This record gives sequence, structure tokens and C-alpha cells, in this order.
Amino acid sequence: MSEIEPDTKSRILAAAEAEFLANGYDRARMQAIADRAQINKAMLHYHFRSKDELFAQIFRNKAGVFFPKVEASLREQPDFIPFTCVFIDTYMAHLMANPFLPSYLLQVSVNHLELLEQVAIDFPRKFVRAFEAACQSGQVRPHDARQFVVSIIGMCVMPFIGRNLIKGFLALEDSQFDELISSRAEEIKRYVVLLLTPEPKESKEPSRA
Amino acid sequence: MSEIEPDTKSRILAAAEAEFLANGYDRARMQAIADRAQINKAMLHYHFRSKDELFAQIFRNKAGVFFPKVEASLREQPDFIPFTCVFIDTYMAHLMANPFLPSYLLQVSVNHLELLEQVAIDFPRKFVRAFEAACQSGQVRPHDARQFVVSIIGMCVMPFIGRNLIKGFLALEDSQFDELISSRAEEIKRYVVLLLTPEPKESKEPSRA
DNA sequence: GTCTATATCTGGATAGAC
DNA sequence: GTCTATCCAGATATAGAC
Repeated sequence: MSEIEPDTKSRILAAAEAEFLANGYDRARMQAIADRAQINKAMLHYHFRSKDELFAQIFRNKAGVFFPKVEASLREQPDFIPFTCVFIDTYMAHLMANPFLPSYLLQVSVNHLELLEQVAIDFPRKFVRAFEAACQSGQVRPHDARQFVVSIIGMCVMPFIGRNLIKGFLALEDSQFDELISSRAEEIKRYVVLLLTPEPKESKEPSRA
Repeated sequence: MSEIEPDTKSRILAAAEAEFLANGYDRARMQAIADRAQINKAMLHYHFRSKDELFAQIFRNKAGVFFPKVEASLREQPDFIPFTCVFIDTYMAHLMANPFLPSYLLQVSVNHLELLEQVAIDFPRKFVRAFEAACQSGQVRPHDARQFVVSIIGMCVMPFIGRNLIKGFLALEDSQFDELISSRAEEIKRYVVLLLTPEPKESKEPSRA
């Protein structure tokens, strides 16, 4: 009408995003998306050929923004530890802004693996290389880089994919849970610093037999 | 025949477990389960009323074994850190024996939340309480217990729910990935020890031999 | 208990008028 | 571009013979 309503296509995208987020790909219903967008089911197929295509479009949009932004935080820096801390802040900020992404990625990794390949994501490997360099230069405590990456990702991502589970297990209210998420970056950085900081050289302590 | 083949019902259960693991609840097909069990589709409905019922049965079985076992590792112990290490070993061992469970739990937490409530799982809260006690007694470095729990779970569970993702991101072969999983418990325990060990007040040696 | 055949239902996709 | 009506495949579930 006269309102500055977003055009149909973007309404559909927003509606689909919400529906996919709420229910996951398999349980998401084209009808429900149409309802959310307040249009007819046929319009979905007019603008996007299929459910698959619709999902792929959204995923590409999101991933195309997300990964470059995260990767931008990976600019070379002299010190690896603060560099990692920046990465964690960036990563968590983007997750909080796009809390659906981890679940999407899991979906994709099971149902639409080919989509992943279209999005070049080499920053994990870059990270691993940077980590290994830092290990050798003695900047960080010697450590398996891949284990470290898995730990970081796991700690960051867990609250987003396991929201219901965690809330249930720990008997948390929504507000408590959101609070937990918002202080999560600090928590993870604490781990990182503790884990990576090399033991003082001349120490009297036995270097963990 | 004359072989000591398991009876139909258990064959179905095993087949269904495999199918649910491979494809998740939504993409699991009753026909595929029947094929795996080498019986007819109708038999599934004879022994278990519906797909939902079949899933629920499996879940209850598994959860009924898993949680008590894990909980058993939570016997009171004098020192909280070794106690946590034992917990991690137990937890990871059970995950490796039941690699589908984390994905199941996620499924359930989205689609079948009511199933979770049937399985009494109060060990996370017990753990939190034990943790807080240890904090106050100065046995461990002061710390947010719930954040800690989320971190542990995330680190343990990540490789099981994100197998494809991790393999893709880090460009790992199956063998490398399995190796990563099998040394994972050690990795996590290293984090735990570093994080929980109180800073040496003045002493020359941290109380860990 | 086990099968074959079939009913039923759901949901993605298309045809065609406007 | 938008709608109504419809198709059709795929999947769960049931009927009923053996």
C-alpha cells in the first residue's frame, strides 16, 4: 500500500528465514512461510523455484556476509593471543546477531553439503596455520591446533545450537540464558589466555611431566 | 533360521537406530528401517505403533542407560578436579560408544521436548552444585559454574554433532578425524586442569603431581 | 507373526485465469 | 505479479489374507 512495505521478495526471504530458524529445513513448511509473508504459496514458487532454492538463497546471503566479516578479523597481527581474542569477540558478536547460523550450518552439513563448497571458507585452515606458526615461535604453548579449533568452535556455538537443551538441563529462564550468552565471549577468552600463554621459562615449576 | 539371530523386535530397534543416526528423525524412512532389518514395513507398525513411537522407544532405552552411567561417575569424591576428569572420561567414552546421542538430543530438544522430561536428568544441576561448593572451599579457582558446564559440554559434543562440518573446514580424512576424537578427552582435561587449578598462593608447586 | 496390497494424508510443485 | 485450484510423489499407516 502507501506504507513503505518491503517488496514481496524480501518479505518472503524474511519469512523463510524465520520459518527455517524456528523449525529447521525439514520441518519448515512452504505454507507456513507463505502465511508469515502474508502471500500465497504459489508466489514462493514464482519468486524462488523450489524450497531448496529458497533455502540455498538465504544461506548464500547469510554466509556471504558472515564468513568475510569473520575472516576480516583474521588480519595478521603480531601477537597470536590478542588476535585470537579479537576473533572470538567478532565471532560471538556475529553469532548473536545471527543466532540461526550454527543450526543452518549443521543442517547444510547433513542435507546440503554442496552448498558449503560454494562458500569458500578457508579461514579455519588459515587459523590453524597461524596457530602452528605461533607455536613454533614460542609465542603460545605447544598444542594441537585442530583440537584447539574444535574447542573454540564448540564453546562458541554450543549455546546457539543447544538452547533448549541447556535451558532444560540447567533450569534457566530465558533472561538467565541470554545473560549467559552475553557474557560468553569473556568466558571463552579466559580459557584461551590460560591455555595459550606459555609457561614462564625460568620457572621453578616442573613443566607438567 | 538355525543361527542365533536376534529376534525381530531387536533387529528393528537396531535398524531404526542406525537409520535415525544416519539421517535424523525427519529424513529417516520407515521403508529404509524395514530394509535394514530385512523385514516388511508393516512389521514395524505391528511391533511399534508409529514412527514416533519407535523413535521414543529407542530414545528412552538409550537415555535410560546413558544418563545413569554418566551420573554414576559423579560419586562424591574429595577433589573436584580429578572428579571432573573422571566425568569427562566417562562422558566421552559413552559418546564414542553412542555417537548418535548428541544429535538425538538436539532432535529431541526441538521436536520431542516432552521426551526429555520423561528422562530425569538432574546431574547437570548436581554438577553445578558440586562446582560451587568447590569454589567456595577454595578447591578450584572462582568461576561461573554454568558457563563452565556449557564449555565442557560444547567441547565434548562438538565433534559428534559437527563431524561433516569439521571434516570439511579442516580438510580431514576419516582416519584423521577419528584420531582427533580419540585424543579429545585428554585435550579437554587439559583445559579443565588449567582452568580450575587455583593460582598458587605463594607455594612453589601447584598441588598436582 | 509375517506378508501384499492399499488407503490416506501431507506437502511441494504446477496450470492457468486474472 | 498474484491468485485459486489441482496435481502428484512420497511417506505413514492399515486391512486382511496366510
